Amino acid sequence: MSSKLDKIFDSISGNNIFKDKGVLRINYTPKTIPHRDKEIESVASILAPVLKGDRPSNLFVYGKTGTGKTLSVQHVTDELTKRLEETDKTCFKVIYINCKLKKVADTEYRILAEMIKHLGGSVPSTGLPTDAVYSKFVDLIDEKNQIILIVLDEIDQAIKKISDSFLYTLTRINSELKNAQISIVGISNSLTFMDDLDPRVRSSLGEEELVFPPYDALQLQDILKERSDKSFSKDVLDEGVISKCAAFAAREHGDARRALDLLRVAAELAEREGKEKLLVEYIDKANNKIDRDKMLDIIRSEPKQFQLVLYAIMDLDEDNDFDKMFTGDIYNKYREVCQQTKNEVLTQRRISDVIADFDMLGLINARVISKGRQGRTREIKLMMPPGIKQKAREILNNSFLI
DNA sequence: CGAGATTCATGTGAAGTATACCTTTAGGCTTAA
DNA sequence: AAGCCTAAAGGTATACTTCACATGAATCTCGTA
Repeated sequence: MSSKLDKIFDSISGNNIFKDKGVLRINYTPKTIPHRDKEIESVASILAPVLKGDRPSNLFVYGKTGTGKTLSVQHVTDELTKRLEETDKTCFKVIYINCKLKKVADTEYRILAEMIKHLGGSVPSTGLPTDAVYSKFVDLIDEKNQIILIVLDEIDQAIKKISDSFLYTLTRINSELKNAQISIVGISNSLTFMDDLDPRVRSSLGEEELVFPPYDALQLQDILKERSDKSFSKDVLDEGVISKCAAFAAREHGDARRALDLLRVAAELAEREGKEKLLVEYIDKANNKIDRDKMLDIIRSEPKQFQLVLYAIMDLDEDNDFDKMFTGDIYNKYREVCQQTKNEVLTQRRISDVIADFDMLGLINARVISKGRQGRTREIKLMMPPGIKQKAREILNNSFLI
């Protein structure tokens, strides 16, 4: 028994594949960002007025996922902070908020609360009027002469739920400030996001705009090479591993994050199996695993009622050969499931919203259709790859039984 | 046969409710002078 | 009298419900060719 364990421990603590795994993690910030020189320069020149103590223009950054938007902005702001710490002339702070995180920053109140937390204040999770939180935020900023840069990552996600009046107030905040000044950097995955905004918001938020084009396969290879040199021991990578990773990711609109994830997960798989070398075949495995894990994570973190609905959908999907279902069917099944598991039953109105939420998450594909005399409904298709259904079911079962 | 009316099942918006939590306020108790 | 604690009052955000109306194509109706 112990020899078995030893083997496992050895394979992990032994210095076979990874030299420094952290380099491949998503939150790792590399010193150099290849193929983004132009973009970084633009960001830097837009934000540079900070150095003179002036408020930089609001900036809006577009680009698909994994095109280095967040990274570039962070890089520039880091450098700015570093620089200003040395000279210590003006006080400069960056507040970075990822608006996509459910339950953290998906309402106006919560975003404000999150920003206050970044500034060292604290806000209760509920109970305060939003105006109060808002003025607390203003007070906190305004207490000294400083420039605050608010980076709102993936705002397109947030604005789907919150009205854009929040952004309007935010852009107008400067007129209420006596000492401090703020600038907003919005980062969005959707290129059309701006079109749906109130024109007033659009003009003030989009003082400067920047588009990040996707990486092509060659550029992805460069990025991967650079990182893999740092993270892997010598000669671990098999021929063609890098180009295959790059090719996979290039297919997904040049997503560098994806490429790095692929490499890391593939290496982890190889390591777990005690291999010395990272073979090409692991990339395929990693590709499946990443999709799986992402989806399972979403499922796991969903609230109970959402999980019940998902369970109903999966059940229905299994029973029926035709893969399309309708809201009514799901609601009936959901009610059954609730009764069996002694859970409260929510109204159809609510379930309708839940289903719409799942659609946004990409767990299902729903579209509103009219079936003529049979009324209007959503036509729903489960979007889970077959490999993970069993696992998903386990997760759901476990969380109900508690 | 075809144009318009009807119909169905649910989408969707608005307003209301329950819950959990917050601040303020008033009263009561303790303490120190 | 001042200071501190507690409980009630009054307020909010969020998740959900209730109510009411909107939708849009298959189907029905009925006048017309």
